[in-house]
Amino acid sequence: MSRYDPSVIEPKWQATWEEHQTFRAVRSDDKPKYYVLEMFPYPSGRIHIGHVRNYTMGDVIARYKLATGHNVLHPMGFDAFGMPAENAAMASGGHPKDWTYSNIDTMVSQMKPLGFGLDWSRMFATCDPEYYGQQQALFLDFLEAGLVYRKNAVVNWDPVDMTVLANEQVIDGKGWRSGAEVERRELTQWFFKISDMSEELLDALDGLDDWPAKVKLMQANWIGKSRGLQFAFSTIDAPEGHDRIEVYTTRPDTLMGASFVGISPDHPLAKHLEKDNPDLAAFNAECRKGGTTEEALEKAEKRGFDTGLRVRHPFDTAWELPVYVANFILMEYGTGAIFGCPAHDQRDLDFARKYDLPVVSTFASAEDEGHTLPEDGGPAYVPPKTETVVYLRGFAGETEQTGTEAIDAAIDFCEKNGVGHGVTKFRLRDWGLSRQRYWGCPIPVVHCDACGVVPEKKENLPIALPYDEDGTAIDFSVPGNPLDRHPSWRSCPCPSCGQPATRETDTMDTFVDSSWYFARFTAPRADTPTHMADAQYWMNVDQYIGGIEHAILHLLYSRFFARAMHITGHLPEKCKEPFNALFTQGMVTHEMYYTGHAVQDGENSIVASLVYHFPEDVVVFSSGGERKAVLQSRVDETVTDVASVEELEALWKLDEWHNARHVRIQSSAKMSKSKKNVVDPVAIIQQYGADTARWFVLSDSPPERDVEWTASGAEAAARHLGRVYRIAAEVAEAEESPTGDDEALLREMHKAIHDVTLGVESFGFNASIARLYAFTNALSKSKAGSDAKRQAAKTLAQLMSPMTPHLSEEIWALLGGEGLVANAPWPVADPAMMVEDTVTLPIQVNGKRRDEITVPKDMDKAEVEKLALATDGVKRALDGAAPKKVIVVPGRIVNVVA
RNA sequence: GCGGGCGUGAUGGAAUGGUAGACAUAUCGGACUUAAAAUCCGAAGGCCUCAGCGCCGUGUGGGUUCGAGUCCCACCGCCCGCACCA
Repeated sequence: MSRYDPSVIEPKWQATWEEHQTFRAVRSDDKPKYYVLEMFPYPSGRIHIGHVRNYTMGDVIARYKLATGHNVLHPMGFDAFGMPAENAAMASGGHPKDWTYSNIDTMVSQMKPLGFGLDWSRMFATCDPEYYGQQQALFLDFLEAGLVYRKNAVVNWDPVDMTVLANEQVIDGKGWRSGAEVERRELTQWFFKISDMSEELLDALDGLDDWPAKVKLMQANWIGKSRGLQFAFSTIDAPEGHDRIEVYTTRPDTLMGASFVGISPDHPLAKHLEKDNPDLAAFNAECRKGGTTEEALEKAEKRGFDTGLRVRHPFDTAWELPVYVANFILMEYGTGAIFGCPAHDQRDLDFARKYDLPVVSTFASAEDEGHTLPEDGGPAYVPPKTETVVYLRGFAGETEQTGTEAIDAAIDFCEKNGVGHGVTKFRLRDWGLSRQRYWGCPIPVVHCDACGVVPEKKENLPIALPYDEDGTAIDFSVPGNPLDRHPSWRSCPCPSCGQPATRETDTMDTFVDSSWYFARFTAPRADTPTHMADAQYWMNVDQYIGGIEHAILHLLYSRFFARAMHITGHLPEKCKEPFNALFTQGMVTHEMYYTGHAVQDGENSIVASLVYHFPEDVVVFSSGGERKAVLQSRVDETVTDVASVEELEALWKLDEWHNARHVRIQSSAKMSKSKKNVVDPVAIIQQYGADTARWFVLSDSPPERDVEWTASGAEAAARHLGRVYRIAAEVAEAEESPTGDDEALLREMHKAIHDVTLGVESFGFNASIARLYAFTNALSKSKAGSDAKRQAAKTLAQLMSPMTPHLSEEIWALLGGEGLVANAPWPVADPAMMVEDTVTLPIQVNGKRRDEITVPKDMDKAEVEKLALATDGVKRALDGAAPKKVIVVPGRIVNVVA
C-alpha cells in the first residue's frame, strides 16, 4: 500500500483542476451564482500564514458552493500601489514597477501550491494600466456627476520628504520616515463628496443583516451623527465682522447653565484678535504646535486665554459671558466655538475651576433631590440622556423629563423664539484623495493657463505613469514626487483648447484602488470600468472575508464607491450595498522564544539584551509538567546523543549556569518579523503539504478568533491526514465482505453530513473538523461490510474536500469515485437516518442526574414517566416520597420534581 | 470617559434552556519493536473516607425556571474599538 505523500499528490491534482478549468467562473442562467471574495493582498513579496488562513476560509466556502450546484466566482488580485514600493526604490534603487511585479510573481507562485479554487484568469493588479485607466474613467465620471471636487485643505506636510503625510504617519509631531517636524500647510486637494452620503451610509447599515454588529457599530461611530442646536451669541464691542459667535451644542437644555464661551485658536475671531495681542498670538501658536495625535491631545492640559471680550446670553441680554480661546476646541468640528456648561460637562468643569468661572446647575437627579452642584473636586453631573431628571433652570418642556425630551423641547423653543435652529451634524469628512507620490493612479486632469483645471479626454486614458519610455529613468534618489521632476511627462496639450498645458502630478490614495476591485472582477478585461450584464449577474459579493482592521475605511469607501458607481451608471441599483455578508477572521499567532544576553559595556556596566529566535531554531520539550526550550544549535553541538528528557534537562541547567542562554517562552502574539515568531507557509507546505496547513489553520479555533500556530498541532494535523489516507486505502483494497454492522456506520455518516454541512454554512469550520475527526474514528473502528465502508469513506472524502481538496481527490479516485470530487454533488443527510429508534434519556431529580433509561423514541409520555419513576436512582432520591411533578421532554430528558 | 465583546479542565475549544467538558493538543499507562519513531488500545474536571447508590464544579454574588455555561441584575477581571466631538 502506498503512503500518503502530499508532495506527489498535490501537484498532480492541481494540474488536473487546471486542465479541467474546474474553477473557471462562467456566466450561465441554469445555476444560481455565488460570489465569494477575500480581501486581496498587498504584494509585499511573500505570503504570510495569515493569508493562508484567510484564503482557505474563502476556498472552503467556494468549493462547498460549487459542490452544492452554484456558479462560483472566486477571484484573486493584488492591491499593488502604495508607499512600500516607492520606499524600496528609494532605499535600494530600482523601480517600484519592477519591484511590485516581481513580488506579485513570487506570491502567485507561493499561493498556487496551496490549491485554492481560484479563477486565475481574472487576476489583475491595481497597478496594471488596464485597471487604473478604468479607474481614471470612473474619476472623470464622478467629476462630471459632482462627486469629486477641489478645495484648499490643511495637510500634514513633511518638509524633508516633501510630501503630504496621513495622520497615521505623523508620530509625536514628526514625520515617520524623515523625523522632521511636520508642518501644517494649506494645499489644493481633490476630495470625494462622501459626506453628502453620511445619512444614507448610516441608515443603510441597518439593512446589512449579515455583517458583524461590531463593524456596523464602528462605521456608525465613524459617521458620527449628532442632533443639536446651532445659534449665535452677540458680542459686545467686538471687532468689525465679529458681532456674532456661532456655536453648536448637543445639550441646548443646559443653556441656562452657561458660564463662558470658548473658541478654537484657529477660529477667525481668535486669528483676528491675535493681530493686536502678542500674548494671545503666542498662546495660539503654542496651541497649534505640539502633537496632533490623540494621545498627545489626551494628555494635554486644558488651557484657556481670556480675550477680555464678552457676549450676551441669548435669553437675557443683561447676562454677560466671557470669551476664552481654549486649546481643546477644534475648528474642524461644529462651528469651532462652544458655550461651556461646567455643571454638566467634566471638561468644562475642569476649565471653570481653573479660571474661576461660575458653576450653575440646570437639572438635578430625580432621586436625591437638590444637591447637584459638583462639590469641590467632585465630578460634573452627567447622567445618560435617557434618564429622567428634575430641571432647576429649565426653559422648555416639563420640569421632570429625560435629557432627550428636554433637548427636543429646547430646540423647539429656540426655533420659535428666533434663537438658532436645530441641525444634524456628522463627524464624517470628505475623503481627500490627493497624494504627492509617484506609485499611484495619476489623477486625470490637466492644468491650463487659459482654461483652468480641465478633465482629460476619455480617449486619452490611461494616463500611464512614466517608466523610462523616453530614456529618462524615474529618479527616486531625492525626496519629493518624481512626477514633478520628470522632464517631459507633465507636458501635454490642453484637452479643451489644445494649447500647451501641464498634467496634475498628484496621484490617488490607494484606498481608491481597493474601493471598486470587487466590481472589476466581474468583468476584468472589459474596456469600460464594468460590464453591466456581468455586474448584474455576478454582483453582489455574497460572502466577503477579511480583517477587522478594514472595518472602517476600506468598507466605508467601498460602500460610497458602489453608490457613486450606480449614480454614474457603472453598477445596477442592487449593488449600492456591494457586500451581502461580511466575515472578519482572526489572526494566526505564535509564541515567542528569546534568550537573554549580558554584554560588557564599558568598564563597569553590563547591558542586558533580548535576542529572539525563530521557532525552527528552538527545541521545545516538557519536563516536570513545564514547557521548556533550548536552542536547536546547542542540541546539535553538545549533545548529539541526547536520549532522555533528563539529559536535555541537564543541558538546560548547564546553559543557565553559563550565561542564561536557555530559551524563555513568551505567550502567543501576532506574528511579527521583529519577534521572529513567524512560520513561513512555503516551508510548511514543503514539510507537511498544503492540505495539512489548510486543515490546521481551520481546526483549533473559531474562525473569528485568533488561532495559535503550534508545531505539535501542525504535526498532529499531518498525522491525522495520513491516517485518513491509510484508512481509505485499507477500505479501497479490502476484500468484498458481507454486510456487518452497516447501520451504525451509516447513521454516523448521515450525522456527520448534517453537522459538517451546518458548520461550513455557519463559519463553524472548527466544529466541522471536530465532527470529521469523530467520523474518521467511527469509520476506523467500524465492523460494517465493505460496501458500507466504501460509501462512508467516499462521503468522508467529500466532506473533507473543501478543507483538504488534494487528499480528498486522491481518496475519491482510490475508491473509484466518479469524476472529480470537486464536481461531485454535496452529500445530503437523510433525516430518517439521524433519528435513533431507541433513545437513552437521562433522568433528573430536581435537576440532578440520577439515572437513565433506554426507550423507543416514540414512547408516549405517560409510559416514559412510569419507567422513570421505577428506576433505582429515582427511588433512592425520592426515598419513598411521592413526586410533586414529572416533566418529560420527549427524546431529551426526564426531570422529577421532589 | 463612551461603546462593544469575552470569562468553561494543564491548553485550544464543544454544548437549539435539557446528561458540561464533544473534538484536538499536552500528559500518563499498555501493545507492537533490540530500541526509537510510526501505528494501535486505554486512562484522565476537582475533592473525599479514592470506583461510590458520595460531594463540588462553566470568574464572583444574587434572580427567573421543573431544569441555567446558556436568560436577567450587580460586581470583578481581561480584550477590542472610539474619544478634548461641543
